[in-house]
Amino acid sequence: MQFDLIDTAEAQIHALGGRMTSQRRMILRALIECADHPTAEDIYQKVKEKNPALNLSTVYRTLRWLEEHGLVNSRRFDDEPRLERFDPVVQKGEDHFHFRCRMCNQIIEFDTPLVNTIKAEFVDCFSGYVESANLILYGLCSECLNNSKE
Amino acid sequence: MQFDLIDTAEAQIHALGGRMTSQRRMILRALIECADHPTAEDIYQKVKEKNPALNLSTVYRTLRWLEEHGLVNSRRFDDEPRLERFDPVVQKGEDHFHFRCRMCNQIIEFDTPLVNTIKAEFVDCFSGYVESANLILYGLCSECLNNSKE
DNA sequence: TTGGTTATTGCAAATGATTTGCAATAAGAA
DNA sequence: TTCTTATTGCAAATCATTTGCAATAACCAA
Repeated sequence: MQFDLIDTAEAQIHALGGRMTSQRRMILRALIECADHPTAEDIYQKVKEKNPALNLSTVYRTLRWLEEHGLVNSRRFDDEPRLERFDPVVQKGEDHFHFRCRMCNQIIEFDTPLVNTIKAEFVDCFSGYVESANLILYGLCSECLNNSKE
Repeated sequence: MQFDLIDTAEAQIHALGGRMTSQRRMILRALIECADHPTAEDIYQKVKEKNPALNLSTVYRTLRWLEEHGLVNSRRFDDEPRLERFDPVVQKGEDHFHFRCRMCNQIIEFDTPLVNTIKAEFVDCFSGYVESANLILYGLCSECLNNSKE
């Protein structure tokens, strides 16, 4: 099943004039298998277990290329602003937003139509044109909230 | 009028166990005079014109201290993720959100109650507790949109 | 007003995620 | 298979931000 995604990605990469390499395949697979918005370093470590020859800068370059070509998204969170986290576009829907638990650092994805309402509201007030929105909520997830109640 | 704000800040700093120094005064004044979310470097340059002895790390330490003590807010924008921008809390309301024009890089502040609705929505779905929200819209401001229509 | 305590400063060096130059390698078209 | 050139590995560079340390200056108490 992941293999379908990899095949799809390969087709997309070719369509974009890129080449599918063993490194790219491994990086994509790791990215897709990682449930939770891995960093470049996370992916590097994961792939390295099986293939120690991989270089970290290859991971960075690959992720950047995939991002520039729309196959991957990236985010940063306010509690680790220098760290980029990645997200395959393939398997996820379009716009989704994020909640980050400040205790366990878990990231929860959610969706809401209200952001579109806010975009429209903004255009009503200021004119202009809104291309994208980045919304992140910070707080405690339900488990951490319960744990902290003891 | 800015002087009132500086006096207020001085009182707050003392209340927090800090000391008001000439550097802090200058940094605060520059921050308040800068309309538009300056970076540490912006503030450094501005203060340096009058007082060349100031050191950049003092600017960073001061801004960080002020932020940790709630007198200053900071943000990063997706188009310059490594650069921290600062915002005096004193003169601005509580929660406000931001729009950033991807052409002229202008930052527009706005407010909307809908973010609270989204917070509530999130809690309904996932339980947990939402402490804060960071919403940034990206696009073209009205001027840049008009300019690009020619 | 004067000390004495200690928060704050300036300076230089460290950090750390990410990027880049370059020569070597390998993917894919012919 | 061969040729072109996109991609890799490696090491070094970036660059905003932080940190250690000795010197300085705010502020509290006498």
